[in-house]
Amino acid sequence: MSEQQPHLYLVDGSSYIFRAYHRLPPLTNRHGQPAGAVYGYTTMLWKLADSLNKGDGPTHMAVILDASESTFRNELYDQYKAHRPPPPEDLVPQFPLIRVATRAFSIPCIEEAGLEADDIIACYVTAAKAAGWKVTIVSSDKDLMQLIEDGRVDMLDTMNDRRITEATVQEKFGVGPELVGDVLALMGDSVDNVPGVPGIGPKTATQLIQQFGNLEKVLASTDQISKPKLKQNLIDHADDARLSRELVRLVCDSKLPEPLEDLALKGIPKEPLAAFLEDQGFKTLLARLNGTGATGRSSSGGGINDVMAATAPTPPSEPEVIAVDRSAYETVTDEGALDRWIAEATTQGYVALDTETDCIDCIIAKLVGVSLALGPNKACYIPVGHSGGDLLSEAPSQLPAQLVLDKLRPLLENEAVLKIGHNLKYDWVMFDKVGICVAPFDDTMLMSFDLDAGRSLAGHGLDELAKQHFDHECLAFKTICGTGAKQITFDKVPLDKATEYAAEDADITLRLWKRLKPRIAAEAASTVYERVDRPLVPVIGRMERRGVKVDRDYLAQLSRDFATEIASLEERVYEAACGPFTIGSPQQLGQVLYERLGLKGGRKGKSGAYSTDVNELERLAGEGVDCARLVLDWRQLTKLKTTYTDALQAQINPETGRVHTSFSLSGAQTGRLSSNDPNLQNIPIRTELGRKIRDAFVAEPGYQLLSADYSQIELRLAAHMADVPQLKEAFREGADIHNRTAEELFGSTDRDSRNKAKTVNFAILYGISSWGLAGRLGVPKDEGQAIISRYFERFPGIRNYMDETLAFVRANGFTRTLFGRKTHFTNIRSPNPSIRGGAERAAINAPIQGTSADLIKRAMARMDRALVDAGLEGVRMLLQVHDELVFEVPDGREEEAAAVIKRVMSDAAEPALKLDVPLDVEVGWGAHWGAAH
DNA sequence: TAGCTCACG
DNA sequence: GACGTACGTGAGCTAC
Repeated sequence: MSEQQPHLYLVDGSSYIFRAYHRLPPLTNRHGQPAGAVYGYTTMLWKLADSLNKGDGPTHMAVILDASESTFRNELYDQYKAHRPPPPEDLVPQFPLIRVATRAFSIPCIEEAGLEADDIIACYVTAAKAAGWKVTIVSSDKDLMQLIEDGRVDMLDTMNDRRITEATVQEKFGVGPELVGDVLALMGDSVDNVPGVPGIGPKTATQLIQQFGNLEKVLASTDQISKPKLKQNLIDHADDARLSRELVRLVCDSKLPEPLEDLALKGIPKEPLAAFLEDQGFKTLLARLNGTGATGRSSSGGGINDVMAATAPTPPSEPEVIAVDRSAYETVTDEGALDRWIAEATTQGYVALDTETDCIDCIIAKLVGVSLALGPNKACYIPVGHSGGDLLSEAPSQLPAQLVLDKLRPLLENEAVLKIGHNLKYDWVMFDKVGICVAPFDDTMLMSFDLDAGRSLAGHGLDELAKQHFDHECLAFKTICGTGAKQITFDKVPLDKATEYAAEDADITLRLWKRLKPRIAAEAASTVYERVDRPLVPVIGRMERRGVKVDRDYLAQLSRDFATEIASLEERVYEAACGPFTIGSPQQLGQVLYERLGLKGGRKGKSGAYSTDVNELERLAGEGVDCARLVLDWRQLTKLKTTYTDALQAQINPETGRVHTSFSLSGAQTGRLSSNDPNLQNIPIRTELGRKIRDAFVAEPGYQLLSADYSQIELRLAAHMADVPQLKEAFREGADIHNRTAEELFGSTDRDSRNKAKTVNFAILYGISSWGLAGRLGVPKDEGQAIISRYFERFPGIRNYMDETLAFVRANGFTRTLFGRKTHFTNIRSPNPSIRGGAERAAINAPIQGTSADLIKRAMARMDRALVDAGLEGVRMLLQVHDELVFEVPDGREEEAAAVIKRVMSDAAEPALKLDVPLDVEVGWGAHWGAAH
């Protein structure tokens, strides 16, 4: 042979990573993400690719992956792989990295919808054999053993460097590769849920096939089987065995996704591999690539140690409790001490930090000091912006701010040092303002939120967590800075007091991290923490810094208009009420309506006061009570004026001319963001008058405001999660969902039916009750009950979803979203039916609302990269309103931006999840927010 | 500071 | 049989 025979290596990527995961320690990469399996995979791939043309090494190579959950096998048997447990939480984020790693080696990564990796491998084996090539399948999957053929096809188990040949198959199954499928069909497979025949395991299966020759002969020879139980099982489950035979049969005649020739291996090009290794922090491998590291076979062991050293070590699971000793903290005021702390932090590989400023609003705050912590009671405070306590005293001696920042920068940006903060978004913005990008980082507030959302009634503030986890009372800000009119800013605090306060925060943060970090993986919170919430910190930080432009003059004019109208309404209210009173006082209003005017039907709340909410006033107005109608109008206008047109003007930052809200990542139990100072998530839209306020939110000259919102996202998720075929179909067809519900419920889609159906649909999302629904629909409660019964009858999936969700939360105390986010419900077993009922309704809603929140967060985390990749770096994400994202887009780039934004939002579930419903996104733009809808 | 009311999804 | 609530937020106002 003048030319070498081609030798194709087919790597079964999916199966490899599972095994690597279980056999390697739980390493983390430079970003603090789990990466043990990726590391194992990388070294394996390297070793294979490196043996190009050596001995029995590859000339061609491809990695084969599973593309989709569902294949033709599910058509054949709907229970196929139905009971497979979800992969471990800290493995999930490693799946996408497999593709990245493979691409880094410039090796094709092949996957095909509807086919499992095993089938694609079988197709390539068939084609390669036909071309006269040799094939090695890199896997140890028993199903693939059917393909082995000595001299042409073998398998390689890289975990123990073992070649699998016909002899190995004979040893394992007692039959040749061509009969492996028959043996598998009899024994079944509990992992893939292939039924097989009950009572038959590997031993019996082999023995039967050996005795009778093949599966069909076994099934035809039951009369010769003496054991009565076995005989009966074979007769009863003959069809299961035949079904199983089809399930384990590999497809080998499908079209190749990539032609054989394209799989030629060309050695290992240095790029992009170097970039990948660098990114992951696989330093030994990187050194090896650069020809400076350990050679050859020692790389595996050395590499693992190296990964450990390059990243923060996993903290001990039971951190020792050491009493907080504030006198141990150090005030750093000279360069030598600062250098010492930075050097030690760099060596240690992790450091907790906290910034002190003169203002709670990080957008306008000035840096006053930075604290660092390296261990319990081992913490320091570096003042940089303290002034004297009053006009007469001088500023204390401290290092210049610029010097400290210059020295801190290498540490804060060092990819090998993990920065740990509590509510790190604040610190991230503070450093971003001076051009320092803090990374990598952990945020103990987010960790606490992702572990314990709903567990404690209050939030996830540091002081509170210190009390909860360490029974420690932090020095309160109040005792340092005072309160009310006498409150001073932190820069006025004497250094000794400031050190105690600031260093304690860093100290507690580090202690908290040591306690929470091990729980993240152990309690299956790593996917949400690492893939959803943590990546959002810089994304939100940038949005807050950008702010949104608000037209002050326009708002001022609106305020004046409203004021005139309010004054006129006031007069008319007094007239109708036979005398002046404080309209804004519900108490006085109640007395006026039900006592002075003697109106009937006053409903009293639990405090004994008359209810004067919008429902009551609407009712009275409907009965022709002018006063009620006037008060309603008055309320709407005063609300708009005080909460929006007046307050918003005061919120405009004089330097930027824009309004900078603060988004809270841990504010809402369900995983939603919340917005405050000011809240930009409740700007009016529902009434025409209110909508005018939206017009005050404008784009910078040369830009347009673009709004993209998910259409009916919660109902879509409910249709998917509760598996309601009619609703899923309606969404796939783009039909009007409320009409479709109306048809099912009332057999008609007239206006009234549609409105009722809409109310019912929302009632479902919020945890339905017949009383609540009846009240809201304004029908007798037995009719409400009838509608609900009808709903459950037409959509049985809904009832199952509710039953299952409630059973789960009662058993576990928490619910989970599709992405695994937990929300705890401490009241779910309350003996008080009202409290318990509330918890139940919230628990039914949480997975839906929470999954929607996860989805838009995933889209946000990917958005900037997608825009940059599309050459749209001028597009800026400004606001999030639960199912809507608002952007500022350069004039003329609207269409392009809309396409990218739409795609990122619609695909937000993938690749982690395949939804049964499309996620439609509606996009609009204009000079102001009001015109973008 | 609590409770009411109301703006949003 | 009685519940008298739709789920999740934040903010401004009045009255205590």
